[in-house]
Amino acid sequence: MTGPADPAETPGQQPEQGLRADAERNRERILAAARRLYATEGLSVSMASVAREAGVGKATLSRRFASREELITAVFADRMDAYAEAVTEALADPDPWHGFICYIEAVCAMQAADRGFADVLTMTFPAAKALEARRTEAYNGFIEVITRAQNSGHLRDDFTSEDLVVLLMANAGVVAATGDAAPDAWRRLVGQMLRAYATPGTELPPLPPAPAPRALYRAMIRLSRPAPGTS
Amino acid sequence: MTGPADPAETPGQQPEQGLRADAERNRERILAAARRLYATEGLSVSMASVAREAGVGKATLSRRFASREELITAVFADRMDAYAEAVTEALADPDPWHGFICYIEAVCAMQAADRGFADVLTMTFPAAKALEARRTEAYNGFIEVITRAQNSGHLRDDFTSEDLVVLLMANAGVVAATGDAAPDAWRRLVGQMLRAYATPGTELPPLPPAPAPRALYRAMIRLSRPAPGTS
DNA sequence: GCATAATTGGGCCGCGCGTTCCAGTTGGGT
DNA sequence: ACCCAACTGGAACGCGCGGCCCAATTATGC
Repeated sequence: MTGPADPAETPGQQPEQGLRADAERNRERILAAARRLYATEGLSVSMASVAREAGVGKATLSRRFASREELITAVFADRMDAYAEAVTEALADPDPWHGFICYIEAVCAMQAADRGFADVLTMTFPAAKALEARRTEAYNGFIEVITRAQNSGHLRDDFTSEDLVVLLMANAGVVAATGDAAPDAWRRLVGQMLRAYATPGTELPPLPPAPAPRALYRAMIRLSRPAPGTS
Repeated sequence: MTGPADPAETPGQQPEQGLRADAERNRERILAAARRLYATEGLSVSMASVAREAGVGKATLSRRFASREELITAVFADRMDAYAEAVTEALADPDPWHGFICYIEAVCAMQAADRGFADVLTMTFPAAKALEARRTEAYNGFIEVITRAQNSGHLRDDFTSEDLVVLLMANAGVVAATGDAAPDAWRRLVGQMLRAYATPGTELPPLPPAPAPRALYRAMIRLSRPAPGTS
């Protein structure tokens, strides 16, 4: 932040200065592979799988990212940027209540689109300074979103910022449990939670339909892996 | 199933007829150990851990319970009994809406009390006939609870039985994420969901307080295990 | 008491994960 | 063009898990 053209200032993919060209290429391949796997399988993917998917040796992966946590924070850096930016969009909305709704839905949609990100949002990584900075940035902005919506009279006074965390955890649970068997089930949850947040008489978007029983049944057949969502 | 005093008729712990006394004793020790571990760690506990905790050899465990699924269904047989019985209690309540509320809270409390059971309720085990029978038994009863509550005018018409599954998945997510760091966070979620289920003007129990920020932060520090609830 | 059949748990195997080492390869400055 | 340092991936190691076999132990019927 001192130099005029500081490359670390760029959000998103910092090319990690002082890395040989081929090394940087492999780094990208690893990140792409991890992004792919995390999105579909969740954060429980093994390091070896990532290396295999990326087509690099396990040693290369270990050299570039010493711990799983390091890899995770690198992979989700840009998503956290989007996460932090969603709150400024909400604040820019002239209708505070509409901004609130859009924010909630946007964040939960991000969780639904990436199973790994769903978990990231309900964890904290004290070591990852940049990532945690984004989180508190979003958090502080969300406080403002809340008070604005409450002052507009549409958001209940008993809504607190902790409720967002609870919602994110709940939504992560739905996303993890339904997976691609019932990919829209989370919308139902969010729709109902918005109802609970709103003051009586407030206008709400239509409640999304409940997932089909057939889809739910398919979602409930996951004999192998125990949700780490769970453990 | 032919004899007049069929021991398999007893709900809960069937002593598994035709088993030597010491074998039966070990069986109980295994079940107790698994119950203990599943409740705190979730279903991702390894078979070896269960054997270790029970103080028996791995072979003994394998001989008694061929697969993890078999062990799980045996461990949670009695909980499923309680689960199925909760719905009859709800039906016995003279106030349909009160019965509905109590049922939801009771079931979610069961999830909170046992992390493994939280996962069991959002999975299905086609092979476990007795367990699945309980589930559909509870399910059918719940349909009745719903229509009664809807006819009383307090439960919204757009509430469907699928919403219970969504709630159970969401609650499992909260329970898994908060663990013992914020053991009452789930109450907040359930309280808000009940708000969303109720028709306008319906009386509701007071909304439980939001979890303390400090507690939530502690809950979010779980670097090691990725929620198998998840994968 | 004693014979016998059931039960036990330790040991062995293969597998996948994560870490570390090392000989070979490749990029980039001169 | 050349050389050195950076970088690579395979291999080796330790660990835990799950499945299986087998000699030793123990309960039970007579």
